[in-house]
Amino acid sequence: MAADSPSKTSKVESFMTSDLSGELSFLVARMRAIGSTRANDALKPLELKVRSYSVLSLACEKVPPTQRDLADFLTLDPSQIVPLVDDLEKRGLVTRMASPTDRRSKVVIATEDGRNLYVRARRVTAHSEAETLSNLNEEERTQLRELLSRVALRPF
Amino acid sequence: MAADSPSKTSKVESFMTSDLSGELSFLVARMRAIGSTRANDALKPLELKVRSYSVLSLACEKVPPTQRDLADFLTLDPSQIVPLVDDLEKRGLVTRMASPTDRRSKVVIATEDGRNLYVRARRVTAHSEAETLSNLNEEERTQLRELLSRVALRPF
DNA sequence: TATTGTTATACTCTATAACTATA
DNA sequence: TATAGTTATAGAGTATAACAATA
Repeated sequence: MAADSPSKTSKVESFMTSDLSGELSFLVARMRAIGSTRANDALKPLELKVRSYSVLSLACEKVPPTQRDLADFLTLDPSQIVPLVDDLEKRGLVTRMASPTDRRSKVVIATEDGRNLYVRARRVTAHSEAETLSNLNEEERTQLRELLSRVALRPF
Repeated sequence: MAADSPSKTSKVESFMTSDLSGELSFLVARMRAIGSTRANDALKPLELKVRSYSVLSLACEKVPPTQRDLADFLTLDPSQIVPLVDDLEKRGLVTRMASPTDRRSKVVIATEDGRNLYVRARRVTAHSEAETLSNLNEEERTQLRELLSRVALRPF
């Protein structure tokens, strides 16, 4: 994004009191532009993006997800999950295991290499997140995460 | 997005306690998927999207923006602003005015029609936002907006 | 020289429909 | 008949470079 390389501080302040600045969809869009650009940059050395990192993270859970679970939880179409898992699988970070109970489903589960990479990646995203939230103190960060969870983390 | 038509409530809950659920980039991505899908749907009868609505909104401000201002504030590339303003201008909702002080710049200013449409659109987005935030009480909504502003509304 | 708006281009992301194999 | 994964494809969104006009 060419718009934000050299910190265009100037006019942003002029519109901080605009009607738009109070609107959720705008704030979330801007927050996402800031946060996911930073997170993707930080993850680049590990050859991960927020998307693939999210898949890897869920594949590390005790009860690993099916591809359908991944699609639902990440609010992606099932067809978008395929190339994400393909990539991680080619790199030996996850494997597709046929579900014992339903042979249509494939459970995506992290390998040992995948788990090791995840540990490193998690440190990276934590650091990137801390930078994004640098204006907020610890209590405010918790509060923001809690409020976002209440809104975003529910079936829709 | 096919993933969210019939409310896949099932496994979302299973992963609500996952590591990922605590991560900002994931929460923001999910929040945006929910909120901007809903806002875009709500704006569709007015033939607006969150993007074009945002441009129209800023064009209604007392001190209207140049295209460069729009790019900076909306975190879009200047080349993405062009077709957005083109569309609104063709529909008679905004006009490009050459800046008196800098003839390179074009100020984007809403017409009377544009202002009237904006008033209607603002009601629509307010209602859509209320639906998105239905889990939160009034105090929590203010709190969330305030925290998001502190993070998102700053030059980067 | 640097910046604004613009065009062109390539790339990623998103959405839809259809197919297969299972249930 | 319905669902999980997959493939293909078209559309929207994003990023980059280059150009003309102006500063």
